[in-house]
Amino acid sequence: MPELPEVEVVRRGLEPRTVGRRIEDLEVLDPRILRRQSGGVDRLRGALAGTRMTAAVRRGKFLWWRLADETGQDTGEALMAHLGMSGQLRVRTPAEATAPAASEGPAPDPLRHRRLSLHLDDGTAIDLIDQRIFGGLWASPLEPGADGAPAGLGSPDALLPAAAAGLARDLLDPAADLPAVARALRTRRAGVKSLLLAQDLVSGIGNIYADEALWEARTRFDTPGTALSQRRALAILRAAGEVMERALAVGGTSFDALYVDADGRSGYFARSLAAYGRDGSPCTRCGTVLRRVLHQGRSSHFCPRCQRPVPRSRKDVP
DNA sequence: GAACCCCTGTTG
DNA sequence: CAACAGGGGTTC
Repeated sequence: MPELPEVEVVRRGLEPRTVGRRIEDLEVLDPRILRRQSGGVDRLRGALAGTRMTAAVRRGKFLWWRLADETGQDTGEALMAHLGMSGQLRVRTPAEATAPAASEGPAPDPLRHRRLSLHLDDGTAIDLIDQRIFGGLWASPLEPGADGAPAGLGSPDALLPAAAAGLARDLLDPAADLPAVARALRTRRAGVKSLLLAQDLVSGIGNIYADEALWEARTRFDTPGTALSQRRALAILRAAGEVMERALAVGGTSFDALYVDADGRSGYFARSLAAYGRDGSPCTRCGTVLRRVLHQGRSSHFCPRCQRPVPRSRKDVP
């Protein structure tokens, strides 16, 4: 499940069902899901042996669990998870765990792409289901964060996994400094959409919400960061934060059964999208037919009237 | 900073 | 068949 609102929906679903639980076993059905784990399954098993989950944290699209040993001491490593393009983390109760596997009928088996499961001491399983295997699970050592603020939503302190060291704070993070992010955006020459998608300035924005934010702020995807005023850069960031908050409030954006929460439920935000996937339909603001173009290998949806290219004459310097 | 790769599946 | 899909890491 891709962008920040969808991942936060998953975190909130996992938190009450995993924090306080002990990890009894790691079941790996497809080792490719451990691509980011050095040492593979053996190393991960070692890191998880006898541990208890003490927090479920998210920064941007990265999730992690804090781990403590039998004595309650932090192990110094976090259990990282990323959902990639098609990943789901779902809780399976003991009743479901023993339920008949193949249900007849047209509905495809939701466990068809199960790659890995964590078996917890209360009998539940956390399944990592991932059709394309761009996601993964791995252990990462905790390091001190750059500032003293909590490392992410759900974090008890500033300790940050090394795997998330280069990851900026996201727009749902109270410690995010928007004016500073806006200033940083304006020092880069790349198109503003690429900058929103790069996770080192601000994290958690993906293709859907980048298009939505730029539509909202009436800015074209290929406007160079250096061509943005501070006011405009801030407006884009605020729009991105607001659209993601609205999506989160209704359970995130889902187009199909691939994007669901920890209980397998879909969100409702797709019906509220103004730009993404609406090419060929009229702009809800001005009625002009929205367009879709390929920008750096990904689709960009925009209104050719509301979102004009920056005038060539305007100075392109910081 | 952009191309290419990692994968599997659906759709035109 | 080719094009495309919400991610990001590595490579020129």
